[in-house]
Amino acid sequence: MGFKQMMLGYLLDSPSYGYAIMKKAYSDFYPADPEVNEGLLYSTLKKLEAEGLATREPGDADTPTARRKVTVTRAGLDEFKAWLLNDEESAQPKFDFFNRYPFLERCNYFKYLTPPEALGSIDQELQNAKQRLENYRLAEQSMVQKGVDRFRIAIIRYGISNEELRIDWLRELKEMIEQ
Amino acid sequence: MGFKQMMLGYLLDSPSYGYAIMKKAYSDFYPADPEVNEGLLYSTLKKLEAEGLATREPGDADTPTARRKVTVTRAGLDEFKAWLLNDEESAQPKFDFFNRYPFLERCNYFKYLTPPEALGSIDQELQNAKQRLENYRLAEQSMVQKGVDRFRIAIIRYGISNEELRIDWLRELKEMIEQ
DNA sequence: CCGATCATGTAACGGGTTACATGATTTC
DNA sequence: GAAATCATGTAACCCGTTACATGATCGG
Repeated sequence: MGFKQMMLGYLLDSPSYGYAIMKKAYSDFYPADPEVNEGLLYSTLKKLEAEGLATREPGDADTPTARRKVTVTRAGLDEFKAWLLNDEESAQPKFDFFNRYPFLERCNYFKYLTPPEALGSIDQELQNAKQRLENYRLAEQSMVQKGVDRFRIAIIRYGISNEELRIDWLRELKEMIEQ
Repeated sequence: MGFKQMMLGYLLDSPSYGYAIMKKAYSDFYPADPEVNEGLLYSTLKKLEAEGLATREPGDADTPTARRKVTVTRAGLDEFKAWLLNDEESAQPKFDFFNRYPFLERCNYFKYLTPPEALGSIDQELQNAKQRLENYRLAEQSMVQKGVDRFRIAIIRYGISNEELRIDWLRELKEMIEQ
């Protein structure tokens, strides 16, 4: 999830303006420290505009610091939905428990999908998770055989528990939708 | 964990040369696709050398593609150990289950720490984890009260389970060392 | 009125990716 | 001997961070 997707997500919830999006994004996802990252903020807004994914109220030379409301276009919504339905990032096979869990970032906006679309995404992710679990179990076996350092064995076991947790959670998520 | 740390870690296991480190790094942590990222590889090696963290066999104009063995210096080991003992990244308070789990990246090299050092690191991480769990539980309560979208409630509940799993695992890790 | 925060913006930098070039070594 | 892979390197680019500048607005 790039900041671009995060921004589109917030703007779909309600049209807003740069500063407010950034404040909310940081308070939701990050510790309080930096709060507003202007460099990223305004370069991303420029890009969204250039790609036709969002429109901004025109700036005014007389009032250079006035709020400029940003609205997502139809093309912006289409691109966002394409991202929601795309599981490329989640499908990465190796040692994914070291890394962030990209499925959550998409799931956070599943309200923009129809129930069948959401169920489809969850099923894909379930398949990915089962595949990862299988890989980790094989990795653990070969690591134990090779006599790998005990900390590394402990880590792969964490990975296995983590993947089991994800699978349970994904199943509950399916039940939630089906009811 | 930057590529710098990853590289120091591999080189401490055994001195090697650029191409081999990269191959191993990608096969351990990433999917097979790119395999060798020359841009990052050689710029990082240059930097390690410039900072006095590693030395390389001199290059030879006659044999420009000969292997150049890289060895970590004492300063390199010191910097690596400082990174192992530093829990800044892990201490971030918010929605950390969206993100990768930096503690694992350090734990992967805990064999370079003494048992008391490792126990200290694990205890710090346990405190961090308990704090995060508390934060997530409060967040969940307020989200339920506010009537937030059910997918987001589900996500924060995943975060809670995930943190509980981490706490259990950290406790087992302590027991492993203590015996 | 003064300081803090709001709100816009620019510029320099850093880590990492992608793409390319070149020559050596291995494999068929 | 041709093709694939090994092994070194450079250059352009992208996303995100840090730092700074400017003016408006709001609370004490």
